[in-house]
Amino acid sequence: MDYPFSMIEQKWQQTWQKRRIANAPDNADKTKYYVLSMFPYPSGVLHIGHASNYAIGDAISRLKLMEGYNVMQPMGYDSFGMPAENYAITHNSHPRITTEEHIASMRKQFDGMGFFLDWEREVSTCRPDYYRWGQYIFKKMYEQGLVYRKKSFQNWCEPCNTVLANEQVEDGACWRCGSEVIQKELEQWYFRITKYAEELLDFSDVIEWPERVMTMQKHWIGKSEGARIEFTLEHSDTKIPIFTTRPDTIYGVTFMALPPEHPLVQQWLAEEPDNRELQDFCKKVINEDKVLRQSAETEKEGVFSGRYCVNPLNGAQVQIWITNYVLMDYGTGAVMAVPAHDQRDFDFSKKYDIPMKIVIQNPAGNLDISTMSEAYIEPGIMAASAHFDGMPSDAAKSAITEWIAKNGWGEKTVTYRLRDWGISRQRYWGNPIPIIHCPKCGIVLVPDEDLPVLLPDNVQVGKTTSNPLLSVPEWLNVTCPQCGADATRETDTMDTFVDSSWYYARYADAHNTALPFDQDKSDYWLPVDQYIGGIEHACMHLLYARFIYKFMRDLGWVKGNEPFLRLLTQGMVLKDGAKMSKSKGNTVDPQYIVDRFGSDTLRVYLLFASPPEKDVEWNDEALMGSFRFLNRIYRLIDGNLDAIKKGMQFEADVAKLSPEMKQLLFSSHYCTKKWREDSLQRMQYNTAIAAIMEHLNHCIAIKDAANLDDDALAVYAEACGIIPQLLYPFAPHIAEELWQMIGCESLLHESGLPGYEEKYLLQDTITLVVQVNGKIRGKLEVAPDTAHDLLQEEAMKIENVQRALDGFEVVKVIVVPGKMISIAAKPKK
RNA sequence: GCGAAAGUGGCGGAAUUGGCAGACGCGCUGGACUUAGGAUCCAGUAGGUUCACUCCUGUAGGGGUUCGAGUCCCCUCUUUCGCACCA
Repeated sequence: MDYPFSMIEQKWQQTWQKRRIANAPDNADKTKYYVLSMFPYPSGVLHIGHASNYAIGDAISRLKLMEGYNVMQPMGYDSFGMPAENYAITHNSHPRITTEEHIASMRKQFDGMGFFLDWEREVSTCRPDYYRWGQYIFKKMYEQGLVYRKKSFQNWCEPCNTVLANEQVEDGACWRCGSEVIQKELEQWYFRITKYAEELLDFSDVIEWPERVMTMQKHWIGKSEGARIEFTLEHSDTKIPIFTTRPDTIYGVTFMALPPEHPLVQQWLAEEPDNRELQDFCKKVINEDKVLRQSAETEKEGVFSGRYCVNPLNGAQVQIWITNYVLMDYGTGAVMAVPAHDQRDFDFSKKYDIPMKIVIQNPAGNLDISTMSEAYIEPGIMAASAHFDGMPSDAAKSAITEWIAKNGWGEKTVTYRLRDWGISRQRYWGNPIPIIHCPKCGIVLVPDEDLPVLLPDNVQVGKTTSNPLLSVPEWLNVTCPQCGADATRETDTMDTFVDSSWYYARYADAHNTALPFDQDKSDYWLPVDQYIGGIEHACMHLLYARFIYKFMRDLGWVKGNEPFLRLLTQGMVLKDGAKMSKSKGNTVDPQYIVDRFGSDTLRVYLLFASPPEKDVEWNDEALMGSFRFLNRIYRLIDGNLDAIKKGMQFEADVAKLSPEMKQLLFSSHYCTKKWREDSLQRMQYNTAIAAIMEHLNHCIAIKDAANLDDDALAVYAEACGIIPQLLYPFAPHIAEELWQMIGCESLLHESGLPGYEEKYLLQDTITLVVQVNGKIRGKLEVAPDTAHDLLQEEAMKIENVQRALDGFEVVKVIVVPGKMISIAAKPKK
């Protein structure tokens, strides 16, 4: 018979709810512990990845609960965004309706899992009581000078009259109508995240983040040091600033490379409408698929602009080329090209027959343009570089930069790969940007008392292809709050990453109607102690959230520098070695598993399969193993209730125990120790569960518990009695049930963490391994405190050791206390 | 191409600080039991060798350091992820 998991799980879910164990009070006497799992997009169904994420969060929460913390683990929904809008379009409905339906059905599935979640703090980003404060934060950022508008090129579909995300562009064509995607210059709203670039590189205030994630973020930010140098357009005062990390090569510049998007190029395009070569090239490059254009495989191309600029250091005339391999978004959007010492410039100048000039010699001194097949990018000795000749190129970097600064041609500078955060989306289902465009006053912020700018409901998504907000005149047309003139609302909505970059703070005070959150509450709850989510958010979400946290800190809203003190990036659940997805048809429905085997089985399976940060391979048969494990536990305790209850009244006299019962006593304490290390310190739940299984096997090995004497019974009762406590973080329902069955009246978390005593971990004898030249040749069973001399003597006596030493002479004997005796020997002469 | 991580039985994985490789689970093999179950219990399970004891081999491959290497160093291969002309 299977244990009655369904009855047990319902019973304890109701009890927990009644006892409000997951509803964390603000400002309790206890120390807080804030556990947060990334909130889901409400697709309508929990998938196995969610279950895995929340099983981990639940284990951590319940462990911290046992430890006595005031634990808060909230949950909510990341409910704005393109998927919800598209879902509504295909189902001919409204995203507000479908989203709320999805949330309701997900909530049911959440409840069936019995997760430790404080639902009284639920947030949903698409509800006005939440997005109102996103608008408020936008305004604060605007006031701090962290918001600006800038023209930039976006994927644009002309027939659909809409902007497309990179993922909506398939082979350069619109995913919906199939027509060619072009690049259109649009005014977009930006957050000045680059202002925090330097600080975002500093992780000294996080307690425990995966090294991997920090490395990825550092690379994403991409700090590089170099020089900003101004070249002058010939016969003009126009300066062309460039950024270079190789100022030591500046005497080797033979051309200047600009992208078609460069403002100067745009100006020339306007001045020379009849220059077909220039016009056609720029149009072609700008409209090229972004991904394709940025590929290293793409052939480097360019056209000569017919213009020259001047190298400030030597007055040399430099050709200006317009090319497809320079990025407008990085550095100053202009490159001084040094073909002899940069591979890309080398390739380009070979193709277009542009001169090269060697200004850094290799140590052999035999670099020659006529024989070079690739650029020389290593350091070397300066050559043909005026008074810097003969200097090592590394030293010349700073010498030349100083020379440039001294003469006012430029300066030492730092550039980041990180770009400002474009938050504009030309979509309906997002948080409206609280801006009004007035013909007289220009850009005007919506006053606080008019927040939130509500998304109008009378919109039919999918009926218009452009942003539906444009089709609601009663929403669009307003009077200017400053001058009363007729004005229009901003129709861009915010990137959903804005919503998710501060939600963790809203949970601290989810129902505040006067502020995003009250500072007393945020001071108590923030920062998040443990954050859990997928590695795919390593760069974007986690970086944005850190940025917004630092901004809120600067406003004095929150304390500390980091929103998430500990981060755990959990692995994916795979099936047949591949990511589960509907299109592959390899999904597993967690609800089905819960119905068949219970939430506890599913959790134990997910946690036992691998350490949390690694991927889990789904395996139906291994799932049965977890189910059997819980059944075995239930049978053990249910079948020996009388013995356990009786034994709990006794205290064991250790001296009177049989060797078998001594081992069981050892197992209880050893297992508890290992469980504490694995689950609390290492957060490696798979081995913590393995330790319970091992201990369970020892308990089951005692066959006739009813006939044990009182001392043995006491040991047996303890051994069985600790199992519910050990099980609680991983399979809480069955754990509570068993706890109650053995007569304990408290809820399990109130029992505290299970403890162990060192004295029971001492063994009479220990086993030492004896090695000869690294190979095991025998074992010694000795008292733990045996003297080293004696150990060596005993080891030498072992027959096998003798045999291995035959014809050898001992060079050295190493004793590793408690572990081994290693004999090093060499052949006799 | 650059960067990061990883590679251990038939499978998921363990080995925490350089110290008994394969804990625990799945699967498999043999046996017991029969309320015939998605059961339970017992024994076995890296490969080779041997009746057995033993011995040999073995953590992607090759080298190295060490009394001792899955773990540290160098080279190579493979896989996954991230980035993609970053001046």
